[in-house]
Amino acid sequence: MEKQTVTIYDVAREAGVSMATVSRVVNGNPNVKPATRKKVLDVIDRLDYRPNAVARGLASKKTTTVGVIIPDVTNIYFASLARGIDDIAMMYKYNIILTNSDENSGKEVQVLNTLLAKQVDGVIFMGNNVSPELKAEFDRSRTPIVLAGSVDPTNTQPSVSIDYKAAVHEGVARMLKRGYKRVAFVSGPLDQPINSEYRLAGYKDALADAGIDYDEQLVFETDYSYQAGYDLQEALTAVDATAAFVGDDELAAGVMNGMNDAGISVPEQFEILTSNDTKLTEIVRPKMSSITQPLYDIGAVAMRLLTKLMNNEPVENKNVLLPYGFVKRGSTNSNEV
Amino acid sequence: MEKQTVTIYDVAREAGVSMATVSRVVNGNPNVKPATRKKVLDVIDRLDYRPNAVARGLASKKTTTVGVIIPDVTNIYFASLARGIDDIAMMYKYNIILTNSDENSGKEVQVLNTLLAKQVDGVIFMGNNVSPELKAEFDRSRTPIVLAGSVDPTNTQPSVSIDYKAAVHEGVARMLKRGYKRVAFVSGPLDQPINSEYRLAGYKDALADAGIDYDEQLVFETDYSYQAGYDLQEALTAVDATAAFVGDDELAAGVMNGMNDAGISVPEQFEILTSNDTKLTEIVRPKMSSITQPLYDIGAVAMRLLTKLMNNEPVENKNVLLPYGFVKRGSTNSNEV
DNA sequence: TCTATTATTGTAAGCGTTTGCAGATATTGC
DNA sequence: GCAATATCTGCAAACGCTTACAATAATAGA
Repeated sequence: MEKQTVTIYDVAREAGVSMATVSRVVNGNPNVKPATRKKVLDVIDRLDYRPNAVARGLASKKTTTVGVIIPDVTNIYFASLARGIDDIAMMYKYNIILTNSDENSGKEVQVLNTLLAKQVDGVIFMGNNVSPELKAEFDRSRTPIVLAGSVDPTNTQPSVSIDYKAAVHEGVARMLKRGYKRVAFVSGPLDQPINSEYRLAGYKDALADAGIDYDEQLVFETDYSYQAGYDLQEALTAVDATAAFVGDDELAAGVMNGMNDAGISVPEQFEILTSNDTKLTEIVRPKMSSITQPLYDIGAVAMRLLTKLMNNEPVENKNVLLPYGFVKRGSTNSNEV
Repeated sequence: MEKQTVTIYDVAREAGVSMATVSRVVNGNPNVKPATRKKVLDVIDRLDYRPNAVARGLASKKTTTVGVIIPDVTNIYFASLARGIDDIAMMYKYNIILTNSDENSGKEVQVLNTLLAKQVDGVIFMGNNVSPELKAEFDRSRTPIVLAGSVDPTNTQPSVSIDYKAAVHEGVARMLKRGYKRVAFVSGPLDQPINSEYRLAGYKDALADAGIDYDEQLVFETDYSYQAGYDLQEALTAVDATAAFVGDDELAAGVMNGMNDAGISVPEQFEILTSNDTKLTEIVRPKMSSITQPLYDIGAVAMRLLTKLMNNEPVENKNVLLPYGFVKRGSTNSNEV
């Protein structure tokens, strides 16, 4: 007794109208006489009719779903962006197909293709490295794709992020101004442009401004995990670093705890400035000073931008930079400013 | 010059076969002569043909996508489950439509309906409270729905979780055994069965076992936020609580930091046992002792269970309970065990 | 009252695949 | 060399809905 699914045809028959009319009322088309509309609505209600979105997608060539490629949902930074994305998506009646990529280029390409095969109306990509193959896929796709919290050095893809280079530049400059000479730069993989071409570049700029020579020994390249940061303590003290700019909060929490556990107290003996201002910065002790960035908004704005692109609305600026700032918390000393 | 999408028909024409044959090779149907298969494959490659999943979904009545309802991706506990879900889903060639519900019953019902309208092949629900309305939707749906890390007291819905009641019972018993008389119970909303019918019940059982009277003053009902926990300090000390079992890690971190910041040091003057063993427990200082539960696996097993349900495979046990355990870390004193 | 308009509604052709059935080929056994 | 089987292929009908375009009904103007 498999309950038969009720189709638009059933509704039409019951209501004594054509399916075109039913379709119209379902889609809020105004060209329907109020009386007719009510009649149809009643039948829909009675039959508990639910339009089949797949059929609708086939016929209209719109699925009202967008794909979201995320490195790892478990990473609070990306999860925060994802939340912004989903909220706005919902607001515009879109759903999100979420897939983890682990920043694996092959997987990213593959996932993008299945997303496109599913006819998503658009996609939002989060990831710190747009590989050439991926870039190629982006280019040949007619589906709008926007980057969120990520950068593509070629600046050819719509994106929403902050000015990473300037932010790091300013953040490091502040530490330098406070007298720290040995400020380490610890980040994720340097083959990711966001780390090499933006953050590291900003770091170098700050150094240059302060007239300090760039010392490669102070640059630490690791993965984004807490443990990786934690394990950095020895190496950090070995090169006499007395402060560090860290490219990720979880990573930063790791180096902070690693230092503290080794008896090098933060911030007294070692300052730390982290990058993402996730809630982790508040939970950890001492709390971490950080570059601030509107995480939720990056996602939200990216999604909003995507809606415009999907509707072929004109977009003034395809590469939006949201404002960043700084919060001074416990992992940094309170000298001037 | 809108690039025309290439359809199965184009491939058929080019390859000089019928679309049925193309369909067969695309779907790996073995009834195709190798030579024909190769010919088709070549054309597919040359034309860069990508099957339209929507059309496929309409025709086959399968979308290979499952819906996932999550309270909030930003919550590390649920995000961890989600990761397990997505990995297994991907392994079985499914995609995930992820939507945040904020544990809002109305939103949950609404979201479930749009998911079903999109013809997902199954759904995984995370949330601590299955409202009657939602339950009703579950019941009338022919689409399999499994609960992950969540419980439905009626035990009528397939689910994967741990035995919350037993875990809390044991955890609190351990604290009691160490001599704590005033163990507080702090959790999220008590109108959520997981808190009232499971955790609180376990707490009461432990009390009973130890011959200690249940004191309602020791029960704290809040929301799951860090801040809520942080703000609990005064109330907690007001009732002379000397330890607490907390139902959520972020909440627990809040309680711990609140106490510590108020000069009540954990664990010397106040013990804390938390529930979810997320990475937060390791990042915080002191680290938090916790009930351990296989977060990733709960999601993974739930998804695996769902695949079976979607394929009408027989399932021995529709309500799987995964094992839990305990880790002693810094927020708890190291007395016997 | 009659015609020109405008508001409603119906017709039917897709949308791109899957699939049951039937026809066409190729194999195998004698 | 021929019938009986086993393999391959092609046909064409769905799948459930959207949407030009055509048809019909309602309303307005003269």
